[in-house]
Amino acid sequence: MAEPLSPPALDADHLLDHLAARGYRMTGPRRQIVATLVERGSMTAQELYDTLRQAGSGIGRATVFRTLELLSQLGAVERVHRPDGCHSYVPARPGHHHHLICSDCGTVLEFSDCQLDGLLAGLAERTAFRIDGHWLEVFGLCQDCQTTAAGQR
Amino acid sequence: MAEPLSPPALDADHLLDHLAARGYRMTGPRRQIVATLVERGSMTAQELYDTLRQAGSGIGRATVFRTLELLSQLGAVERVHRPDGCHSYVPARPGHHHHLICSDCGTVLEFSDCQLDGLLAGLAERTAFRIDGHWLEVFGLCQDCQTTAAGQR
DNA sequence: CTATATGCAAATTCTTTGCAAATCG
DNA sequence: CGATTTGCAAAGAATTTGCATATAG
Repeated sequence: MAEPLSPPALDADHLLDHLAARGYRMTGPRRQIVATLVERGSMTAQELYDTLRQAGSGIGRATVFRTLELLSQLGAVERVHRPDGCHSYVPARPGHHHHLICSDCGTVLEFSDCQLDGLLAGLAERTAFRIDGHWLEVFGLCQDCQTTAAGQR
Repeated sequence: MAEPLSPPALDADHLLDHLAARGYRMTGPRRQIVATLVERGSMTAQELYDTLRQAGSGIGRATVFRTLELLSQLGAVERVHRPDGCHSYVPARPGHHHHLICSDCGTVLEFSDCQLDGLLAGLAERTAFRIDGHWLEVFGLCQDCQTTAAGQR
């Protein structure tokens, strides 16, 4: 029943391929954004901006937002939503999948066997909705953060 | 397999009971917000503000946000997220459930049989995460909006 | 009465836009 | 070179905060 779990990122180069594949340019800021995102696993636009600036990059806020939007459209990254309402971005793998997110450190794992087909078919039948998509995110604490949290008390 | 589907709202009075139950005051603005939300099914904070102002209410923006936050904490309303990133609020029923949302008109239906227990248990085992919660939203077009959309073309 | 709740206006935070300058191919 | 991309600064949303006033209980 279980499919293999994998860290969401392949590598930065693989994500950057999406740009070349559609004729977009390979620029310094885009490399920086992708590299940082792959390294961290998941970040908000603001975190990305702050991190890069602190690392000495001269990147602008607008570029961060524009690049994240472009990469989302290309399917290279995905937006995930936290219950508190903040939007993070994670490197994307191809195909249908969902995220298991550590509420503490932001680590993201992907899984693809959401087992919802039966449920969705039943819903469609009962409600007469035409179901176009769904959105599943699972929250918890990763092993490291469980240990850390325990140690803090 | 299918449990009954229900419109998310009971009635305004029932939702307002959450306030009394915890010692909060029953005020005009709170009544207006709850009544409007029950009537419409789902609205953003801004839509709520605009609607009430147009209806002649002297309510302030801050009150709308503060009230929605309070009602969320009390479990009287819930925040739902749209794929476009906007936050709406819906009257809440007790217990575990998820939402089926019409992407067009915003109609919200609830369902409670998410059938994810097996999946979550498997994930916990494979990942060593301590799983605390999950979040499932289903998007589609309700019957009315399917008809309307078809008619427009 | 008195603590709670409100409305307003200003302050924040988050995101987008306009545009001249920089840069990838 | 020439079109795309960038950084900046300013504009716009969305949301929060401070505080004097209004009001539920």
